[in-house]
Amino acid sequence: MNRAIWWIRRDLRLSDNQALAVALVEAEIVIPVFILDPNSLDSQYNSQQRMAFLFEGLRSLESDLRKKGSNLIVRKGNPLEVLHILCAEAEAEGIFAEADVSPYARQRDTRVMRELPLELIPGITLHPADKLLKPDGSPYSVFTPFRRMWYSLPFPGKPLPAPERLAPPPSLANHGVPDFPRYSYADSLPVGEAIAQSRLARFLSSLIKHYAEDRNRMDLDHTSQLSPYLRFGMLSARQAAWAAHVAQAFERDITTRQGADVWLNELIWREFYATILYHFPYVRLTAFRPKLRYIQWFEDTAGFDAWSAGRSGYPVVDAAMRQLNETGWMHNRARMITASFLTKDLLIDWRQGERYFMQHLLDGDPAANNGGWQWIAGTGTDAAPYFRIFNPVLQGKKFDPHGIYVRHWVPELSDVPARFIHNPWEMPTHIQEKVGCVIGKNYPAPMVDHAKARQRALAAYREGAI
DNA sequence: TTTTGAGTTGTTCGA
DNA sequence: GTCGAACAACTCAAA
Repeated sequence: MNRAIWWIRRDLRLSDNQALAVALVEAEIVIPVFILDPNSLDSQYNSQQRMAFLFEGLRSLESDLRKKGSNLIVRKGNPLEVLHILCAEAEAEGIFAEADVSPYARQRDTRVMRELPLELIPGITLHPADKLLKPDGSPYSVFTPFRRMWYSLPFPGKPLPAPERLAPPPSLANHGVPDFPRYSYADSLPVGEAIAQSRLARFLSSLIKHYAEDRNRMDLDHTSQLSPYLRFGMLSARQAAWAAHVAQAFERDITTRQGADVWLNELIWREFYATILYHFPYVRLTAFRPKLRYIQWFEDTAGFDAWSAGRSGYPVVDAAMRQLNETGWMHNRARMITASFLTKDLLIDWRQGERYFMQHLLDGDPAANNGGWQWIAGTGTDAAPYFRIFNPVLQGKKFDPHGIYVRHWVPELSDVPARFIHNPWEMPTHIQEKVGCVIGKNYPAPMVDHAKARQRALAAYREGAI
């Protein structure tokens, strides 16, 4: 065919882009298009800063496309209508896009496919979600067998290089990338494919060595912090997994190999939850496990507000929520601790936490976020047993042993002695006054007593399970 | 079809 | 301080 549209959604990259690669094989002129879809942008699950991250990423992609001789066409509106118009204007005979797994995306794409020549190409995960099945054809719902099967599959090829040159697209009306909202986190999480690739290289050359041992430490920066880039495809899952795969096989240093192993495992979790959402789209609405759909959650607006604002009185929980609110990212261990606190200590519906995370995380991904929340709440696939309730004081002592993470995000506690940093309410009054942290005045008293809250949660889960 | 072994990330209690 | 058991039963995957 002569002209085709490359419909960009969450694959903001030129390297290892299989949808783009197929389009380039099929058509002489490929027109890169992004559609600003009000359904997505105005969703209650969207985040202003994630949207800003996306727009900044589009600007970066636009500049990369121009260097290759092409351009980026941005249009606004219902995707089906926009694509109808664009196909007519550009005389495009085909549309190529990376397949997605979320219920909204699949419904949208199905509608487009009924009327227009849309071809979906895998890429959001290494192995397409509809292919990751048990021998009997049904989907997995337990991680370990899923992983075994994943490992038994051949690695799906090396990542593709970016195309050398692109043919200039025809002249078309262009809405351009919006200027608002402004992106606020460029210092900690700068945007673009080149940045994503260099961060992957940095992770592989130094941080991955510590990954197996220290990835749970909230006070250390030994995680990859690549999730926002994977979220928008500035880095492909295959590029990430390929790097881990190569390190596993050829790296001499054993701790680096172990790090690669553990990190690849995390990437397989990402594949697992994408597959779960694909096969069980109802998990966005209700518990994966039917037996846990009847837990009596509290309607506790004040409690939810204290949790979300980082005013729970538990230092680790507050540090984590403030990290999220101030940077759009949260350490993985901290996600588990805060989620456990909301669902178990406060007995607030996991869906409220899921939505809050989606409203604030730059990497907010429907599949991974839902999978994580349901896992913590005990309602999900292969979920934590209901009696597995995180103790925020112990978690703090284990994974932020010196209180560095807490002090960084909760400055009220910066002068609290190390032995009280995770339980400041136990400080004798004279010390509270001396270090300028009077509980109830400078820093909140714990909003619940964890030991009692734990008993309450155990009872509620016992009663709620049918 | 039936059976068997296993299942990300924790905590508390009592010996 | 350290260790193992209990916390519950269930469902899944695979033989």
